[in-house]
Amino acid sequence: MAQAPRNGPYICGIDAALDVVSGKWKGLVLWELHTHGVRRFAELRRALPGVSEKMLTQHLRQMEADGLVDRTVYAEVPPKVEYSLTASGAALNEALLPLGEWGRDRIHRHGLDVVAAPGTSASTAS
Amino acid sequence: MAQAPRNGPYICGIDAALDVVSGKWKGLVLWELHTHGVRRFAELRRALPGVSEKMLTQHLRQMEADGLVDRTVYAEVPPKVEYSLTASGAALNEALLPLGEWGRDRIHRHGLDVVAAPGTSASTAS
DNA sequence: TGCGGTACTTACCTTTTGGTGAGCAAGGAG
DNA sequence: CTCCTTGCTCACCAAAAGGTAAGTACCGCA
Repeated sequence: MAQAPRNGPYICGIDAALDVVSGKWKGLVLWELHTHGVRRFAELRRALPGVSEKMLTQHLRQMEADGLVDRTVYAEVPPKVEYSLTASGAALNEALLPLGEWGRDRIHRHGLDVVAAPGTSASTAS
Repeated sequence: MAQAPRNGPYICGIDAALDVVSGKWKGLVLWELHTHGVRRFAELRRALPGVSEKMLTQHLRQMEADGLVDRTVYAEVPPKVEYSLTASGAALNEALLPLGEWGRDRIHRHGLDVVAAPGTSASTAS
């Protein structure tokens, strides 16, 4: 994938934002990084139930290209890579909060199932 | 009408909300319905540049099943169907506003292309 | 008579997305 | 010596999403 200019022309801001968060795990990665500040690759993998390494890398790379996350590589003997949110990523997370509330509301109203990730806040309901 | 339980268990509210707005045109449909109140099928189609009838119907049906839009059929000689937002759909739209702002901001910052729908404000016409 | 508009459905195809499992390089545990 | 760990990459597949074109039934317009 090319670095910055990801997708075609957008119709509106929602369009552009949705493009950037679309992906099975991106919202979760954003949330993990938001709640924990800095996370290593394997920590992220363990935090997302069922994610494959390929997808996690792929999403992380896209988010890096989109300027949402910072990636820091330590040239150590066991590889160590740390991910954290950029200002833009943090702002995106803020912008996602109302959406998260709407979703939580919806889950309650419709009695939908919720799966909690091990290591994250077990009670998403509040 | 309980054709609701679309996707598997959610991990958080963002997940549930993203599931409901994921789809190439759903955000736009939401926006059209929000700004115009009531729209007919063909009006929606003309408002979304490049949408196919199949996708529009499909998205509209899903959104109906998800309780986001109301669908009113008039048994008239030329078929007439009107779509409008439900309370839930309107609330979702409200929740999407910050995201839209973030996206608009991003478009400006990165100098991305914007395509205007005929009927909306146009600036970069071809 | 023939076309265009209304709101779809259906069949078929391509593109995109996501998943599986392997391998790599280097070290530590058993 | 072999397995497990870290953070990936690569090849291959399956499923989902989306697009194209046609058909349906009926009407008004020229």
